[in-house]
Amino acid sequence: MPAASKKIRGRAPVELDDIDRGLLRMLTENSRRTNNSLAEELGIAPSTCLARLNALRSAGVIRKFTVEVAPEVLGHALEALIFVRIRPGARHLMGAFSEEMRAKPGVTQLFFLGGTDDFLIHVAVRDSDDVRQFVLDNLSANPAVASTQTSLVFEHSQGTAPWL
Amino acid sequence: MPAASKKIRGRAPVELDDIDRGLLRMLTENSRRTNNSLAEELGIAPSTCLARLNALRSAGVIRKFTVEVAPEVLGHALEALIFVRIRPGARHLMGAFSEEMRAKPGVTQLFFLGGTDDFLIHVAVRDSDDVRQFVLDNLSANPAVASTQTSLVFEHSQGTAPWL
DNA sequence: TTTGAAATACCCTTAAG
DNA sequence: CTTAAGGGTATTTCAAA
Repeated sequence: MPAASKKIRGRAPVELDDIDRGLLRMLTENSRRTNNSLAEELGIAPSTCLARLNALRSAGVIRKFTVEVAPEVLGHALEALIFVRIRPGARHLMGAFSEEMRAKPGVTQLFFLGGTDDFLIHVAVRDSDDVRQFVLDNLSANPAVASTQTSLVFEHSQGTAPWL
Repeated sequence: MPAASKKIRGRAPVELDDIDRGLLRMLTENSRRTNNSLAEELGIAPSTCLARLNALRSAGVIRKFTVEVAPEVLGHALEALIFVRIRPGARHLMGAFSEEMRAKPGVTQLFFLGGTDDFLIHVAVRDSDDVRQFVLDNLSANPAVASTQTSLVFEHSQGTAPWL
């Protein structure tokens, strides 16, 4: 287990300066930019830039460099949110349920919610038939599930990161 | 407007082969890997690999290369989901409402939902006081909002991409 | 911490099979 | 799709400020 991924409960938040924020902003837009190009735009030396970048990585601020895929281009044109309520007598199965759902194809996000002990499943699938199929196969048939409520997503947008 | 970002409504989905999937899988884990390194692991020539990568970009499969930031390390330790119902008489304000919310600091995702004309706002903030503040300032005070319902997020995980 | 320079390593393009 | 090679660029290290 990398040190960076240890519990951070109660730990003082990492404070970013302008250079850190600039790095994150640029890498958020294009994580494949070269170190030299980043350094130039920031007005610092490439070696400094590299040091900053490595610092952000070891501090755990940067979890990973990744790629954003467009699901609709690959035929997953429909997103849906499925609210799931677990049966009161099946609360001990919630951990297993969570793991099970997370692995299902089409599931893009899974929220375990407080308050009324619910899950929210975010799926990206081909069409409404797929949603129905997903609910029937994975939820309605599951004895731990008390009820579900599905909403189609008309629009889904990312917010602007608050730390930039 | 790039050709790749045009409407794809009804367009035949892009079909991926093993090499494409391999590329996406590796880049999802680390988008800063060099082309040569990707090519080697895939067992193809670097030039071929680069061509594949560019093809995925122009096809719009790859939206962008980006970075995954850990909000909790920066002090945004609490996530919440806020369900918003818009007043029946204020449906014409939904577009504006959407834009307004998306720009608020702390908002990481915004879903515009069908069915019962609702929004779901996903926020990452410091603590529960911030959630309360967010709801009071941006939602309760908004005349277009009929009601809100907030759930704290105990766990939030990304699913495995179905196209890999 | 940051820098500059130097050495190494690597990448991109092109052309040809 | 591949190989091969050229010119060019990026990365990394390290001593010094």
